[in-house]
Amino acid sequence: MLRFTKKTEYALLSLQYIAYKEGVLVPAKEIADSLGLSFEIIAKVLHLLGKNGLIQSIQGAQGGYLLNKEPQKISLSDVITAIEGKPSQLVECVSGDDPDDTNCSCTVYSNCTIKDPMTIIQKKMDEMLQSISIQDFLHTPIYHTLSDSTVTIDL
Amino acid sequence: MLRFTKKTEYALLSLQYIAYKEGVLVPAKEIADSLGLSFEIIAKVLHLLGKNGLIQSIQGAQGGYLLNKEPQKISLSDVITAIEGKPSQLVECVSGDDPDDTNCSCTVYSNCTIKDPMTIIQKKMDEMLQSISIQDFLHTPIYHTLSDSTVTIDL
DNA sequence: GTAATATATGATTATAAAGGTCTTATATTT
DNA sequence: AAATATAAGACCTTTATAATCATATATTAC
Repeated sequence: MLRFTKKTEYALLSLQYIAYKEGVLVPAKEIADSLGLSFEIIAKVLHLLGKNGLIQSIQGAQGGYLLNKEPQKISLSDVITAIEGKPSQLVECVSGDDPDDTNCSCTVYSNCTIKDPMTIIQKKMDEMLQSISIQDFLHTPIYHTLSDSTVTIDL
Repeated sequence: MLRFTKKTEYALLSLQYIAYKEGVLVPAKEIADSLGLSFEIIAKVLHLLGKNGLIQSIQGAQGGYLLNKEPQKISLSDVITAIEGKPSQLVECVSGDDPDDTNCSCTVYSNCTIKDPMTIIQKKMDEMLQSISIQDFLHTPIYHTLSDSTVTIDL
């Protein structure tokens, strides 16, 4: 249906949150509470982001997460790949790592007639996803950290 | 997961097939057979394309379908909208017809912090989907109609 | 007018993906 | 040792997708 999964959405919200905290260790629970989501789901998302090098995780008391790269170096494409386990694929047979179709289980054609145009569309899509970064998620609204509490100020 | 549905894929294959036949009435059964898919699923897809004005349907014996516009005037965006019943929406709350969020059931924020960037991404996506047409699906491989049978010639 | 051909459409079922919870293990700090 | 926090897999529920089945309607050809 050409829609981001909730996990990807939560990943973007989490990365946005962590980015605003700039270098401060942010525990999963704080993010979950802030977003009104369950701790478990956010922990899982953060774990995936950590495993794929987008954020750094510090275990133990006073631990938490922080960005592992600058916001402008974390692309939407990186986030999707981290969360879904593989890059976006508009159709099954369009995958960069499988040029010979061996994974293509579509029985439609022995030689698929939409593969070539689909490959071009996929490429356009990839370029778009790579051109967007977490930096692009950092402007509205602005988070201000006041003493111990985080508030949101609408513009 | 950011993937086209099978129905959309079948719609593109069907439109491609019909476009190659240029003006000849093509019955659903012929397309289904050619693609190795069930008649029912192709009939349903064609019906949706017809209902949305992308193809014209002629009922009765010797009936069938033909394009209702030139291939370059049928965009990928049109096809998705016809098949899914609404335009592509990367996230639930990004919809052109609902600027005030009233349909947004996400409980994350009363004032969602990713809505604005998502709207921009959605717009980029829409532009891309609108820039691609059935014409872009018409070059490899080439169909040649020889006497009564349709054969595919690989390039 | 009726048989044949073809689309129109809703109901139903099966499978897969997504979304979320629960549980236990591991690491670190105080 | 207690508290805090991440790691990770098992499990369950819901939703979306995919496909089939069944029936109705329209048109043509004879």
